[in-house]
Amino acid sequence: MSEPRFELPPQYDPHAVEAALYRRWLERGAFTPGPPGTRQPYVIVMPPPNVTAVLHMGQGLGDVVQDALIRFERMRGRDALWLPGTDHAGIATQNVVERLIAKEGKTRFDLGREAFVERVWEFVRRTGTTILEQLKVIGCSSDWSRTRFTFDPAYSRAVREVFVHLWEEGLIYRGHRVIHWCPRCLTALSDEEAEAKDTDGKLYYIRYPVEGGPAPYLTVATTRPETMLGDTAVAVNPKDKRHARFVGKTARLPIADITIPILADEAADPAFGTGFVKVTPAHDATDFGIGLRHKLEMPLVLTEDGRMEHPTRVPKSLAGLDRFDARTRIVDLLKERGLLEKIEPHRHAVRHCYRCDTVVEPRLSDQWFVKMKPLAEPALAAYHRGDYRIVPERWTATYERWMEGIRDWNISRQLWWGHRIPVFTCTKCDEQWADRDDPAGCRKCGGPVEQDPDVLDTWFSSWLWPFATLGWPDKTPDLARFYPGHTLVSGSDIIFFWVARMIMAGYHFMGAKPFGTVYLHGIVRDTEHRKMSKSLGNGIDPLDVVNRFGADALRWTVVGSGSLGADVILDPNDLETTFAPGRNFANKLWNIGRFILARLPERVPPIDEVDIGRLPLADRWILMRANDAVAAATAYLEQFRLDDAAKRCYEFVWGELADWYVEAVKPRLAPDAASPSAAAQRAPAASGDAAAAQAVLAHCFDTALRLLHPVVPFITEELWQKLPGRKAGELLAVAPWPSFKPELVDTELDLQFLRVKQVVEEIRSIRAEYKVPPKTRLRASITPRGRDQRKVFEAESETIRRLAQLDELSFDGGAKRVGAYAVFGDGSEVFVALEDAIDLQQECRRLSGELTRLDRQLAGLVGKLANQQFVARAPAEVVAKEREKERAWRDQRQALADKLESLGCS
RNA sequence: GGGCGAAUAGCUCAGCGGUUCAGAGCGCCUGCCUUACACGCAGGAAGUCGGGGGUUCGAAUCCCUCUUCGCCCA
Repeated sequence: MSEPRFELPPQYDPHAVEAALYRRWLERGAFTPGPPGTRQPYVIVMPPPNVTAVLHMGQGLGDVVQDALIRFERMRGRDALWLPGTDHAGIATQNVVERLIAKEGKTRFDLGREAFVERVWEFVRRTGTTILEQLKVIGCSSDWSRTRFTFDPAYSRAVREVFVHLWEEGLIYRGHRVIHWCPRCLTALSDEEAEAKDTDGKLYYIRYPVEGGPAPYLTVATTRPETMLGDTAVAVNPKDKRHARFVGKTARLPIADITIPILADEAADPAFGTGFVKVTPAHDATDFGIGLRHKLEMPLVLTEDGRMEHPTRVPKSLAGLDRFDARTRIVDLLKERGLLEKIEPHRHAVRHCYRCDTVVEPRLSDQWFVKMKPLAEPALAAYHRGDYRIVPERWTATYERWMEGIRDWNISRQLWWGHRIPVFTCTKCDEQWADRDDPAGCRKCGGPVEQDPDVLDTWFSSWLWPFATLGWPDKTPDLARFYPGHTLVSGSDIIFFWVARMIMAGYHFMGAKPFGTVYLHGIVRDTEHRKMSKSLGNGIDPLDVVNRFGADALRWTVVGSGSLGADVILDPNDLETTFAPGRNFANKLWNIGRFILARLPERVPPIDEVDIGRLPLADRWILMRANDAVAAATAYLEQFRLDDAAKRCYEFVWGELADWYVEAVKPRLAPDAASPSAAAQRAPAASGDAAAAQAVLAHCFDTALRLLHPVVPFITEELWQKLPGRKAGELLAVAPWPSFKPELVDTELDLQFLRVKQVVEEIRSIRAEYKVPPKTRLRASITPRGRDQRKVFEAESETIRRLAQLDELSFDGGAKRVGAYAVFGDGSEVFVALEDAIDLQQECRRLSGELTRLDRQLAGLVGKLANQQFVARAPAEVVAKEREKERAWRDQRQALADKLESLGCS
């Protein structure tokens, strides 16, 4: 070979290549499925991030997983579609824009609904695709031509269709009940959106005087004393004998100074507090039930934004006070009046708004609900018959239990940003209906109509994602082609919010599952195992990582640091160390490429044209390892075990190709060996000549790049483009996945090369032991055991000499000379001549240490084989294996003992 | 209170019935700038596999229990 085809810098620079490569993929339309054809589709719909969001690590993890899967299937020849998009995210987006206008000193009420919504649209138009652009930076191969937004006109039509459809089926109803209310967002929340957090609170024991009762007062216990102003009863459990005497009497509610009945109700938990339960029907879901059963009044004593207010029950001194200030004040008042018995620390679950973390206030109101049981049942039945599955399987129980105990879904939100609820009411005749189009007047009497002011829960649009994105309710070609999809990758934190609901929607509206497999990945946490979050300041900005180490380093690290479904722990305080694995690997890959590419001629014969049977052992071995890597990586990816796939590729590239084959093959690629005259003297591809080595190297590297591409797309594409024989316009991103060749499997071959490796390692170890200077070349000799051993060692004697730094390698055992010995498991020996460098005592120590270790092992094994139980009960093949092992170890032991004796060690 | 999961080298994690399976990466120690890579090469040290009990011929690997941590649901 004359001049290298090109020069590559010694360090991989991701910035130099990533953006250009991504542009190239886009220009070639590599991410867009081709025209409909015979290829089988493979579809992933991307969990749509919020329009206002910026990429964070958790999302990054999910998207990298999806990208790896979609790239894998694309290379396998599937018609791969990864459908991207964003979610209008009602509460979150409204909050963001409200904060923006707050800077101008305004509230949304100052602007008015229409102007405010237009303001949000303006914001979304300006920044709504930020996160999608960020996904491009990390290499996501989504089909951007199909990008969807849950508030697009077409998508909105689907949402409306679904609402009306459910309405017509009688599955939507107006519910009057206590729901979760966020006093900051000023909207109702679903059960899922009100997250329970264990909180250290207090339990206040309050005395309510009893009028004409068996005692002057009774004591109730509550965690929310301020709600007492809304009490309309005190309840005791009918089975509670302690308090039975009180039932039917009247208590005087302190502060509000009114009388309330004492009644018996099953819902009162006798074990809680004193067994007397204050009943606040408008501010507690359980109490609401009691209120219904006993036809109690249900006064609201809190405003929508959580301040005390009621014309008669809230005294002037408390009116307008925030609920928590009111709590303090009321406790003080009670203390003053001697009505506070005690305060106990109390750990209990407190619901918080999932968007703003404000403590949720239970509140009686009217909301629209969806009856979920009819939707859940078919979806669950389909699950039980294996129509779709969840991995990791351990989520099954959680999913099933939630589906079985499913509760109706509060879908109305008192927001302005969202799909307006298409329910119309005639102000004249009270006719009420849901409509696909905005009616001009009442459908019954023609009178004026009013539309419901509320909007729908955002999740009420995203649960349609797998089909609304494909054009539903129209029967579009995309819908026919890409529904049902295949894999849904999601964080386990939205299994109920989104995943379960999508499944229900799929069966209900499409009559088929939305996807075959749900893959729930873990959560990204810091080293203290805290979920990464903006408020904790423990997040890692994926783009920062990309800037510093490259997208591939980011991808490699998140894929490699967690197995299927496991949480990923990353250290936000030490990005250098955290992302070192990815960066190091990318650099290694780069340099292997640098070496190989510089030594490949313009044309390299494909491996099929090489007579593999006539290649040297090392060549055949590495081809076999490549083949094995193909099988392993393919199998792992099919099982979503991305980390294992990555690790096997890593081992192949670094531990096998670079550490052994490249090192072994260097002399054959040296300039003189590859010169035309030298090559001409040999038959092409017949033995250890350069051409064969080049073909093998090119093939192995090409294979490695293909296998690695799903995980590290940029660097693999960049290097692959430089391989000889590339045709213009070819892309690794759409290149075929390597195929496994069963006929190449040869375990004996693997063992043969393993022996070669072991000899080298043993000699290196001896060199280190005796502190032989690195440049010193030694003489060594091997005494092979077994049938083919000598042939094997001889065939690779050049490799052994080179990698063990020998200037002479013989096979006579180097008898009677002074040096160090090692004995292998099969009894083969290696001798390293050390002349005066040898320290006989040290050598005796070393070898007898070995002998002791072997003796210990052997003793255990002998004991095992002497155990009748073992021989009788263990499978015959296990016993046979152990016997064979015993024989080999005895050989090894004997050889060691002989050596010790010959050295005169006592 | 109910359910699920985790506990393996200093750190992050594999392994989940059969001793050359106690592993990897990062970190650490000792040499090396050996014709691609010091983001590297070579050689090392390092864990009674959370505690206890049990099943089994055999357990990090299965069962029970305790402890600690995390998550979900009430």
